[in-house]
Amino acid sequence: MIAKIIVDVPSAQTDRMFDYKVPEQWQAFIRPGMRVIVPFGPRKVQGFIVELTEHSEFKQIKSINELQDTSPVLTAELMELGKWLAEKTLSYQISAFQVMLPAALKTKVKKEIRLKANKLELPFFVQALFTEKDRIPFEEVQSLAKKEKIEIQTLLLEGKLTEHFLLIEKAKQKKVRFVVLNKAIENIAEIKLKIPSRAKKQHEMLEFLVNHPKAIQSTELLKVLQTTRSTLQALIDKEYVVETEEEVYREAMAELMIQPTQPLMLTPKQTEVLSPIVEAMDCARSETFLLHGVTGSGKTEIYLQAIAKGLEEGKEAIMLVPEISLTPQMVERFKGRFGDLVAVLHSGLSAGEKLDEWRKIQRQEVKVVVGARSAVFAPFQNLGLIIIDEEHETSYKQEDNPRYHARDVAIYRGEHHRCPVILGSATPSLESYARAQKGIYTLLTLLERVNARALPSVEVVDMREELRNGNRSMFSSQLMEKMKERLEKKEQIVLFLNRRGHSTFVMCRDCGYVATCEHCDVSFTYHRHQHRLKCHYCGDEQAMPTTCHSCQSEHIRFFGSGTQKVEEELTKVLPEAKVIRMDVDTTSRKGSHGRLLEAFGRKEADILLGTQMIAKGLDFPSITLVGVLAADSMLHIPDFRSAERTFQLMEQVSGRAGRHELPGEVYIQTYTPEHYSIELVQSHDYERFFQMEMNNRKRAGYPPYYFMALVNISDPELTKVISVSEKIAQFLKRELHSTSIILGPVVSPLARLKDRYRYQCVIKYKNEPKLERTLREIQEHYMKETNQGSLQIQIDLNPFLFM
DNA sequence: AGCACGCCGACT
DNA sequence: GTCGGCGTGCTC
Ligand SMILES: [Zn+2]
Ligand SMILES: [Zn+2]
Repeated sequence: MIAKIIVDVPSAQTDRMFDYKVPEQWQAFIRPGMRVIVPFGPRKVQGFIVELTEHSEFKQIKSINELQDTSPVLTAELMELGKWLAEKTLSYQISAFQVMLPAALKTKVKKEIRLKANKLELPFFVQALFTEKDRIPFEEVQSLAKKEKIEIQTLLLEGKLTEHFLLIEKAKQKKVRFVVLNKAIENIAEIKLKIPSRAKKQHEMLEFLVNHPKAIQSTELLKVLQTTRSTLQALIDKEYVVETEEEVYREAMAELMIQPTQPLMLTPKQTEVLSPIVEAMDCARSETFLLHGVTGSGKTEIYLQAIAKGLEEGKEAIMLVPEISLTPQMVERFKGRFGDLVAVLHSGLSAGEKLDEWRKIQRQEVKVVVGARSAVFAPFQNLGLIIIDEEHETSYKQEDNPRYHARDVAIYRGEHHRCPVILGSATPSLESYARAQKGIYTLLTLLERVNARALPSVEVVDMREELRNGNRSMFSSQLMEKMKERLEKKEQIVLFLNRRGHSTFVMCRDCGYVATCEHCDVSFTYHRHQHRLKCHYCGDEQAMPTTCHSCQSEHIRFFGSGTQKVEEELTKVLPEAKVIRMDVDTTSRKGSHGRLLEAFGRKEADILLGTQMIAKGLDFPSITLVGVLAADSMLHIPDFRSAERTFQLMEQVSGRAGRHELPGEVYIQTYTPEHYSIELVQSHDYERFFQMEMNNRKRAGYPPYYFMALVNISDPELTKVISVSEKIAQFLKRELHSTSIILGPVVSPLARLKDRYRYQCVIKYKNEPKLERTLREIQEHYMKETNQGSLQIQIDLNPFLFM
């Protein structure tokens, strides 16, 4: 019996099947979709069985070493999907398979050499290798001289040394670290003398550990002492304290007594929307619905009832939610209705926990999965419904290989399972809405909130006017007045600041010099806790400079997301207001995001001030005022979707106000009040926005009128990049249809990354049957150089990020 | 991606 | 001669 296998070697040359013999003992139950370990040249690798046959063209077939599964981890459907995914995204098959599975299922194989003979009989250099141990990692052999390597080879043949392969399971059990004082230490006072007195934190920590002799969790210790790992590390290095690792049993997310809920009565409007979905489910029709429902229109209840309908028929459902919206409250709504039948997949889980949830689906113990993008690959076998909530969110597109969009995968799976797909949004993406208008998707609308509560009133404030009236502060007089009013009434306020630069940078106030990474063309990000500069792209870091590199001035300082400055001004103008600030600074610690929100929910503050991150999920009854401080900051980003993003964001932020009994008001401050993406938020007029924006896209030749593809070429050698990208552009122009537009090559907006220069070509096309083939040809043509050389060619179909 | 093999310049 | 650096090619 022969197995055709895709091996875990992501390279163009190995992106095909390899044949292996199936040992007798496994022939009865081996199946396609199972994982195996196979010999591959001089090493061993993991692989997936894609086919079982009796014949092979190949002469010298090796045997499978290990069968890792008793039942396939990839169903026949998912294997087909994987093939399709690799084709559509121009990526390797192995990468497509891996992206569909939890990372914990991945196995890497390490080679080690063991000593099997009397050490003294062996050459000195071998004795040295095995000092105080009888096994060494193979890399140590690799770094030896050539002659010595050959000697090792002979010793292996003679059996004096043996090769062993270790299977490294990716992310096993979750581990927690504990620290205690080193037991060997008898005289603490003596030690304390050895630590320099300026190391205050280390003294504090020692003191604490002396007073608390019981082992304490490392993270706990750091939190209590308000310090960082470096303090602890220093003490560990000096061997004054000992750190141990312990496995903890993974407990399912603290099930805090979730109240079971019953289906709610639907409004006539909701019923009208639900019925075609149910009908499609009944007829097993793979129809895609675009549910355009304003915030508070009861979309979630429709999802819940549609899922319930499927469950009655013994069908399963996938519910996709953007990562940031995947809050405990969200999960609670699904667990409240479906109890134990729900699995949850989100990034907060450890690799092991994700595997646990995934196994529940595989073993058919659950019927519903709620999760972020990758949950679209849930291994259900009898899907009745796939829902993508907030379908306009860009996080549904994976930004590294394979660059897939969850929406495309959902529709593919919907067709396979003959089940409907619901795309839900208050502000649908232009692409989806256009498809709905063309009749490719079925449009369903819910333009009223349940209980007919009014949408919040939105006021656009012209900041130019404010400036003319002599108001140079960041709060307009209207917003100021409204804030005072709310403070008196003890109602809550949300202030939203979306700045263009997402992070804090360091600039000289005298000459304007900005600290930038020397490997990438980006400015450094200032990290407050460590008082250091870090590059977001390559991870390089350095100390915060005290003087300007360019003019030696001492007036060099960091410029934050701006929230800090707003906070300062708030305390000046509204000293009585309690403010909670949420930005990268205050939420970088794990869990702090949730804690701050909870505190605001308990009304421990009057004003919540934050960046993008507070646009979603805030649902507190006493928020009655929302202020957007600078609406146009996003508008001027050079991205053809910036107007769409602005409108979506403004709508989303508006939705935070007046979600309950108290009516809400929104004030949007802007320097371009006449721009339609801001003006139309006032009337919450999506339809009109859509028309305007479609006109612009048509005029400029952007999606949805054109499809786009991005080819990014990078290399440490600038001349190489330029010549290759020019050749590629020419090739594209020659091969593709005359109606397709090839832009570039131009230098990428992120011109240099990790010491590599980056150029790009953008392809705009309407109908291009040769596209995938042509792009494949480019990949193959440069295969040698991308494989062994330093050249990289990245291809992104329907890109969201043009970098 | 690894890993081995083999060619070639530099040095004992 | 021999050592080690690196370019080239293969993996069922
Ligand atoms: Zn960098
Ligand atoms: Zn300067």
